[in-house]
Amino acid sequence: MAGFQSLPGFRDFYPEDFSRRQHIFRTWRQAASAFGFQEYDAPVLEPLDLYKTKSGDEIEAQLFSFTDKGGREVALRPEMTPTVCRMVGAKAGALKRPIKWFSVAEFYRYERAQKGRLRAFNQFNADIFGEAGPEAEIELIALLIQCLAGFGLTKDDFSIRLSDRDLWFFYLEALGYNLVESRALLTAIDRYEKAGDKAFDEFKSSLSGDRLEEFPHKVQAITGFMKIRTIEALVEEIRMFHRPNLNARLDDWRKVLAGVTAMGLGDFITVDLSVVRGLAYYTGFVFEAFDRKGDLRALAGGGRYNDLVKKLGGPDLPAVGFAIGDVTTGLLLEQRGLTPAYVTAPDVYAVIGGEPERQAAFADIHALRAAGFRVDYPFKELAFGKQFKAASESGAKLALIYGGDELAKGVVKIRNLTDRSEREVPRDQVVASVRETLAAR
RNA sequence: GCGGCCAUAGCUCAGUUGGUUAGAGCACAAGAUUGUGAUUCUUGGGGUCGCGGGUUCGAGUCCCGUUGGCCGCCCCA
Repeated sequence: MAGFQSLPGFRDFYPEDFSRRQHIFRTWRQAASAFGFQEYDAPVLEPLDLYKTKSGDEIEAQLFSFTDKGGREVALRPEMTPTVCRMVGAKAGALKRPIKWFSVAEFYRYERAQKGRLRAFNQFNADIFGEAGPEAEIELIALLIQCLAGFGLTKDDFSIRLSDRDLWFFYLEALGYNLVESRALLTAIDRYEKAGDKAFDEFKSSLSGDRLEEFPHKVQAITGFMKIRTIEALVEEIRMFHRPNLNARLDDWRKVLAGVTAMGLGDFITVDLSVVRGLAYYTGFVFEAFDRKGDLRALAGGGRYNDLVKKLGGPDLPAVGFAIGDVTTGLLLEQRGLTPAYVTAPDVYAVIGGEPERQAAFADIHALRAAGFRVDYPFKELAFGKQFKAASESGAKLALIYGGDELAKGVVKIRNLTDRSEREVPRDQVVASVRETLAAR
């Protein structure tokens, strides 16, 4: 069709698409509610500086940003974290700890659309503020697992890769690197999965003399660290260094793994230090949810960001959070055949003889609707045969038949569309009879 | 921001070396059938062949541009 199209990377949600999206949202909300998280929402449009402060000036290239009519530099929200930090920071003194909040919202990023990545997408965000200990990680990782398991996905479908930026910094420090070097190395580590050994080339080119000579050894240690997949191997590796900060991190690792395992979710967790997450504001544990079999990008990601609330002008408040998107989740559900069938069936379909009967039918139709039943009927006068066909196709369980014969007797015929049985009930008992008939099924 | 592939009905697609009025299946609607749902049959609506330009006697078909989609790269909060 000629005319207007939706903008690139934006989606129309036709009823069937909408119902799929609702299924995803509903599952997330159910999980969050079971975990005692409270739902909030916030403006779609925010001051541009909110994002620049958090992520740096370069972020603007990937934002839907513009100057509003009042001359304000604004941006459509690309994520929830700065907003929720602002909200929590503003009222931190009055909020009962731990603060467990979640939201389901739409976000906008000015990027080229790709598989699993659009310009407008929805995310579930969950965050815990005010808890510095690994108890917050346990709670959030368990919630993340439930946000996926709630669809029927199992440990064979996805896993949570757990890593730790602090552990990396302490480890790189133990290898003799300062903070600036460690940051550069983490960037290389982030790329390693895709680029292989070449990921370290840039860092290597900044070295000379002894430091260059010893670098292959260090790379070996670093890539070895990335390949660790069990807590035992991690303990073994770290023991050699005898450093208190490394050992302290290990205590937290044990607590997280023990907690998640005690919840029966141990099989979902993989130790995987190759996960470091792109942006640098994470301060401790980081984790991502991955499709186990497939080629999909990360399903969800999160971690601890203890400095961000303060950086955005709030109090010093520790925080952990994660986000999970609807696009990749939807693709995964599709691949696994876990998309629910689209059903719009009413409970009752009214079959109406003609105009005189229609008035009587309307009275009952509305009484049934007001009583909470889903009721449909044809707008136009149709042959009975057509109406029964329509009733059947609608998926209704019952047909109510308003014919001249029935009304003359003061009754309505209830036809069970499944077993094709029929019975007549008095007009004044229609609601009760429908309730009883539906309950009997 | 860079590169590759693609675009014909609501959907899936066919359309010959460029040649008359662009087709099929599915879906949708009506009828056969004025008190009971299947199947079947008949019929119908729906297309500026994504858009714009060019080549040609003639373009869905060839060329250029553009928009959109898909897939990589960059990035991924």
